[in-house]
Amino acid sequence: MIRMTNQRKIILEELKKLKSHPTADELYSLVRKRMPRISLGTVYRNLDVMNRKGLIDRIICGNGPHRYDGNNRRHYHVKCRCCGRIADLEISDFPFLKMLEKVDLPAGIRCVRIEFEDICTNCGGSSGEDVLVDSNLPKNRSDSRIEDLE
Amino acid sequence: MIRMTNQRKIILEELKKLKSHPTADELYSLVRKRMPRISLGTVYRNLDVMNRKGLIDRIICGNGPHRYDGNNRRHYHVKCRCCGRIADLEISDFPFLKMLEKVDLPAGIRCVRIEFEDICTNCGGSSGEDVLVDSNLPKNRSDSRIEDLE
DNA sequence: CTGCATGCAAATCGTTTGCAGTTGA
DNA sequence: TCAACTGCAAACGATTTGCATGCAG
Repeated sequence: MIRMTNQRKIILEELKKLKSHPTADELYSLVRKRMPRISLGTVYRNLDVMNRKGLIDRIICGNGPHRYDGNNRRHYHVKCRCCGRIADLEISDFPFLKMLEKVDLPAGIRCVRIEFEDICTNCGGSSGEDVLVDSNLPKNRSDSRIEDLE
Repeated sequence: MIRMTNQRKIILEELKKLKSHPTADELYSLVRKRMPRISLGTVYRNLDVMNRKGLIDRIICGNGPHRYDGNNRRHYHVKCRCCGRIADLEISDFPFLKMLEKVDLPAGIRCVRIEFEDICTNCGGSSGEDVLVDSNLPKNRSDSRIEDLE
């Protein structure tokens, strides 16, 4: 059904090799080591096809480039607010998550997109503070930007 | 503290006039009617500043351009999966939302970003079906794309 | 007066697309 | 065989930026 070209195979292999969630461009760099003449366009096209076929998953980041995940197991992600990098969510049994499994959404909403955020150690996150729920318009709570103005 | 230039004032006024959630470009068109020589760059710069200052809110859409909201009242949004347009969430007392008010996030997560989705009537949504929770990696549930391949 | 804000245009970034040649089922 | 795929390069849409000038405090 899905035609396994050499480039597609290599892209998939490289992605599955990783525990991280690379951008198209990061993956491009990796793949080029094994297949120097591959084009970035081909990487984008293949990531798109494989995402639609369900072989991999595109993670749509708030801003910044999309990221990709070759892991088939159902799991959640935590995104670094600062650098946009994504890690698998290790904790998996806190109340909020349990609740998600049995959400009852009213008519007029067909999906809730959930994105957990933190600041990774690389970016200087202390972790565990400033806990908040941000629904894209949380007045009187902190904004999703880290840097302060002036 | 925040310098109220003419362009800033007009941008803010036009945004607050709306019940919808325009993109920078849509707002630019509106503002230009009152101030024809304003530049798109100025609109972007001012939206950014006012967002950081908390005068307005930037709504980061999955993909597609950012949208802006001049409404100060705390509220939630529903995004159309198809056209990306955003509406205020009218229903406000279903269990999921109540739960959000008192979420207890474990250390290592400082924010949950919530984005409700539907397909607007304009785009042909029937509404109320296909209810799902999509955490950016929902295996065996429908993908966020509408169109099918081939 | 002074520094932040502006208009303008060019630049950037991530991603998509047109095209002519290639390849895997 | 032949549609699907490729490399390449140009196009794209959204946003940002450099610069010389303008204006609010």
